Amino acid sequence: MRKNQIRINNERRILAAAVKIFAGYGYQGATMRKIAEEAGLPKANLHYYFQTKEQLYRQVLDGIFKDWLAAANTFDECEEPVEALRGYIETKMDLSRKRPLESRIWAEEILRGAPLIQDQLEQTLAAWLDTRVKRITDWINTGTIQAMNPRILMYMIWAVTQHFADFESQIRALNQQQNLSDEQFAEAKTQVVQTILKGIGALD
Amino acid sequence: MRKNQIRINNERRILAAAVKIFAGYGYQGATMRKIAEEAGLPKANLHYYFQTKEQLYRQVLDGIFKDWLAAANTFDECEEPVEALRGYIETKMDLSRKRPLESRIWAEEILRGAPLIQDQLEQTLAAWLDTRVKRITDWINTGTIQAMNPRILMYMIWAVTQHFADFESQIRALNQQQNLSDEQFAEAKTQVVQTILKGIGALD
DNA sequence: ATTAATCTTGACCGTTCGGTCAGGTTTATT
DNA sequence: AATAAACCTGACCGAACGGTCAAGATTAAT
Repeated sequence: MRKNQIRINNERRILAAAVKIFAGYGYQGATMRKIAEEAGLPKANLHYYFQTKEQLYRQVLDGIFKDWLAAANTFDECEEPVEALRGYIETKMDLSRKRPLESRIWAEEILRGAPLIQDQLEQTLAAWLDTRVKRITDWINTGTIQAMNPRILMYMIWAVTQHFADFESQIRALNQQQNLSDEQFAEAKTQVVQTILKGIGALD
Repeated sequence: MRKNQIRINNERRILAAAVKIFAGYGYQGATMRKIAEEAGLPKANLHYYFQTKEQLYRQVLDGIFKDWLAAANTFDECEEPVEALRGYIETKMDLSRKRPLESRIWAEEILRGAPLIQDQLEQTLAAWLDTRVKRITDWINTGTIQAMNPRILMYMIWAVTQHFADFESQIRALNQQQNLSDEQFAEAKTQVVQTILKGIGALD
């Protein structure tokens, strides 16, 4: 029972507009009027496809959460700790570069106390993290990498990689009002990977 | 020409309430009604001391910015790179622990594109950063620490230290719905310091 | 004691918000 | 061709927003 093409197209348009507006203004600052304008549709039409602003916002968050988890593929596919962590950090950095709006929406939701995604954090994300923590613990126990608290390592990776999306406007202000160029971002990516891997004793 | 005691007291009460409400709801989500209620004053009284919501918000941001810069004292007072960086990271971690609300207000402002503090970022913070970058560059040139991009190092330090305040609700959800205990936070602080210092080749 | 300055506040205002709805139009089904 | 289902939208609604104001109460200055 596939959806009509009209519905598919309009839902996609509205969601794309919603990402832009929610990222630019926050949940409270975003208005259905602005989203409608961005999508090029009358406001009442948004309410035909998404009953309420909150439901529209929830669907945006769901999409972000899926990308978030999918970024772990590299981590899971590699046997070696160095390659697994390097791949994961690089994937998260690339995600920050390519989809900064989504990262900012996620950050704002967490900042506000995660009122709408607390369940997902406590269930899905907690289980996701437990699995990766076990892998890292195995590496530690076999002496492949040095002892540490794997959770704190993951927090550090999240913090640093997402910072380049979430604090983009601050970085821009400190970089002659220019966004990081591709070369600058590549340098940042390399240094982040090197610092963290070396920091946990996985290099040299 | 010192201000009347009544004015001093009420401005302080209102600012303290504003910090709580702005941190909990964001700029748009915060309302003068909520702030007034938190302060235990009628709404009209807020407008007597602070003409507009934006002016109140600006004063809150100013206070945060000053704390932000003051945290660098340790960095400036130490000659040795290891002690300077360790002191700065620890001070920033302590600030995240003791004043998470302020950190979140700052983060939300940056997230929204820093509409009200762009000047301060481009002027004061940029100059502040330049000074510290020069010190780090000196250390690199004298071979005290390894070569790297000092700006990216500072971004990493900011990202990781502020993450513990800004993403507190996520960390709580991943820690059996409990905020980090003092012991857990102390462990995080140690690991953050160790990872970064070792990561830039300043340890071992 | 009188005046001036400061402080306090309930009631009110225009605007914008998320959301609704009736009635028309287009698309799919038979 | 006829009917049903899906889609579209201008006009409207109650609620909540930031902000104003006049009139009274309190404090400071003389």
